[in-house]
Amino acid sequence: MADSLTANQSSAPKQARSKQTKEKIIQAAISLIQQRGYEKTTSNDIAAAAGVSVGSFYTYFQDKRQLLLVIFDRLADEISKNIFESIGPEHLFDSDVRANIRHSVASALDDKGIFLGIQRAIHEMVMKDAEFAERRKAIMQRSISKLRELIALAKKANLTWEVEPDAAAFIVHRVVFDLSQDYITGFCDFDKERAIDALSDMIHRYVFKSKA
Amino acid sequence: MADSLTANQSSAPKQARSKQTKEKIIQAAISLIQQRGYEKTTSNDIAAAAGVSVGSFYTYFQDKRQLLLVIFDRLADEISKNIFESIGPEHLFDSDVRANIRHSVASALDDKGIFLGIQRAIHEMVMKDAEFAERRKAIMQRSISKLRELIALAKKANLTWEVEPDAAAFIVHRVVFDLSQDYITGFCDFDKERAIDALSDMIHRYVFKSKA
Amino acid sequence: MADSLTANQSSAPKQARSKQTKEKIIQAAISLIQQRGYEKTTSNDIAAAAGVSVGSFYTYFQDKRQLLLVIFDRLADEISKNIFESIGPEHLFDSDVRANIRHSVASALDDKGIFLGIQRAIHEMVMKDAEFAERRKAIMQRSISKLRELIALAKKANLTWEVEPDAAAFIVHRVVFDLSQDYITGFCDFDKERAIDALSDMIHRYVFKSKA
Amino acid sequence: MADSLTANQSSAPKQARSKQTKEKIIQAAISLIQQRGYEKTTSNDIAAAAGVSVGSFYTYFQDKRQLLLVIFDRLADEISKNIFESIGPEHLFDSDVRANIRHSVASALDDKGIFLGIQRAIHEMVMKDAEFAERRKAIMQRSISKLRELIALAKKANLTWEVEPDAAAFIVHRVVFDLSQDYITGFCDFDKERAIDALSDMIHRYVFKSKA
DNA sequence: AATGAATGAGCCTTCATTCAT
DNA sequence: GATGAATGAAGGCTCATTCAT
Repeated sequence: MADSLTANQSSAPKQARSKQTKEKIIQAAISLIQQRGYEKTTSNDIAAAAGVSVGSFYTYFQDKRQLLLVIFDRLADEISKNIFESIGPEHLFDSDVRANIRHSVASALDDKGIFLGIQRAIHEMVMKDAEFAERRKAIMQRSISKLRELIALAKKANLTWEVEPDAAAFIVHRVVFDLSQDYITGFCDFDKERAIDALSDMIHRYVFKSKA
Repeated sequence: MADSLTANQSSAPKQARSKQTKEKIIQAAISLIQQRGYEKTTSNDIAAAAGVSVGSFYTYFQDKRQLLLVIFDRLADEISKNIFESIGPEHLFDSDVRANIRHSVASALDDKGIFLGIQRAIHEMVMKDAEFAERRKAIMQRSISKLRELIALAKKANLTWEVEPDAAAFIVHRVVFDLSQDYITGFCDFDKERAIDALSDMIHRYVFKSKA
Repeated sequence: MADSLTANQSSAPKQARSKQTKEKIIQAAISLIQQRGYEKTTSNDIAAAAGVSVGSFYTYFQDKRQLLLVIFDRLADEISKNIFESIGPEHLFDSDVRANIRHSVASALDDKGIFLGIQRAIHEMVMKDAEFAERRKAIMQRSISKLRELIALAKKANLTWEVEPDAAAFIVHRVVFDLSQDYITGFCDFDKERAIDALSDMIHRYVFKSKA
Repeated sequence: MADSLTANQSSAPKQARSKQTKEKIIQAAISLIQQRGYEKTTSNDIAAAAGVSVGSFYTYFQDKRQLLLVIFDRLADEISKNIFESIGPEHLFDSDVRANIRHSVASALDDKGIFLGIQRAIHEMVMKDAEFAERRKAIMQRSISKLRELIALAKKANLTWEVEPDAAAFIVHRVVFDLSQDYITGFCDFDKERAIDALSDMIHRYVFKSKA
């Protein structure tokens, strides 16, 4: 999928070598943005780190912003995958739904450290660039849709309180996604395990009727 | 209010004229940052919009960043006040706690539109500037403390599920604060009223035992 | 004499208080220029250090440059005094002329450390400001005149080699003055005592016939 | 010569065009600094005079200071060469040592007019910039060493008074170098030929025993 | 005389982007 | 396709000096 997005670029390189060059630039950019942040990474730096000329940089990418957009796309799926990867319809009727929720929440909050710098940069861009915001919104919608289906399913099986699947999906998604962001951006230092527990409880109690 | 906050500044101007100039600059800055965002607003622009010289700008503010810090401080209390202004110990034993929660959540998500652009800018800075992050953290801590006391009180009165007040306060705070940010930054377009309802339910069910 | 020079200033203050203010400014300037150098000392700094307003500064001094000019004048005599204070006509026929020369040279190279920073600043200005250069030249001429008289006297008494008093006075003066500058500006780190000895020998052998 | 010195620079441009641009900048800088002095010559001026953009200026030179450092290096050898070019061990035993000294002194005081302004600027920088001072000191040390050898040689041949070669070399060097500076900076207007005569006599009588 | 707020020309520097080779 | 020298608009900031009070 990352590839399909990459393929949208201006002039789809027909040569393997081109692809390699483009990839080198992307990797160099990821690495530099990771370390220094987006604003402090110059196109010249990226080109140099990739071992190509600035000219080449602009052969492959319209501009710096567009490069970040490519990187964004590449990460997007990974992010949305991670958030709810471990909770599918098949788990809804498990004996311990809460454990599944917890697992899902945990994986959403974990392991993003690798791309922390990039995410921070994207977050930055989302703040001030409509197109970035747009894309993030689209990604979000997909996640929410998945969630809505799950909740609707659970509701049908009479496992839930009276909930509006639309609103519930929205809220649950936001809540998980935002807390994930909070930790990614280093905004929070509250013990993560306890936060995961609390958030899982919150979601669980919000959606699911207590067994009792 | 503007005055009391202004008065907190390091070099409190002794002359009324100074105060006016400083205020003009602050207002111009707020207005411009509001429209264009922080990065796209230059010190020269601000000075021009305020009808003063660049020199004056630098008489009153070390630099652009410091000005935003001042604006941040000015907004800080307002923000933290709004979030939980309508929920105090006295409301815990009301017949309808949920209504109180809803009211509180609603006021947190509402009425910030005036400073939407500024908050966006501050958010931007929080991302990359340690001092901004620190201040926001401090403000957050105060809010969380208030929440913790409330929850602890409710727990003592046996109104709650088994909750850890620390973690619960943290999560509830984040959840409300983040959703508020989501709306401020224009990230969400889900119907606000329904979101407020859903969030209130979530918090209510998470903390309070159902009457039944 | 310093006073007479000071009195040349634009509006000779008639009030004692004025004089004091002016003096405070001069002292503050000397102290600051001493520490930071001329360029890095701003008029505002000087006014602040003197405990007066910038406005007052400009009441007493046309501009920053003019203030340095005043300071220059004030130091000028001291400098030229020191250089040849200990060699007068009365010493020419001493048994040990060389000792007198040495003493004179030594006092020229010594004890200027106090105003090192100022001298450095003046030196700077002399480099790029015609008026400073002019004044220094005038001061120099006075010193050279004194020297010429001494040498002419010695020549008449048949104590010297065949010398042209004009040229000899010029060269001797330059040689002493320049080495003094070299030490003031920290340009040299050769042992001062030995340098003084060497310079004294040089001058002595140049002008005076050996006793033998 | 220009080339060999240019080649010493950190990032030796690989392209002929680069070299040309760099050279254009250097020449423009020399010309402007010559006319206006260092402080009054801005990077923009230099770029404009060189017919290149400011950007190019900063491609080739870290900053204005660094450019002057490059120019300094380029002049350094020339300066130290000129001062004592015409006095070598082979001349010590000439019938007329004084004539050799005079020739040497004369060449030290002459012919620098071309770079008068630059030297003034360098002098300026030496006053306030440690790195400039250091370089000048190093150049000086080399010259002094050469002189010391000469004097030591003459002493061994019993041609001199009782002199300490170290101190004598130091003093002689300073005396010539400083007077050269005096003329370069336009500080002196005493007839140069007579000054050269006087200085030569002084050095000659200081070091060498009279034949008689 | 004193004040100090206000001025604004001018400086240095960065960096995304272009284009001749 | 690749190169990298060249561009130049734009930004942040300083400080000597003025002038209304």
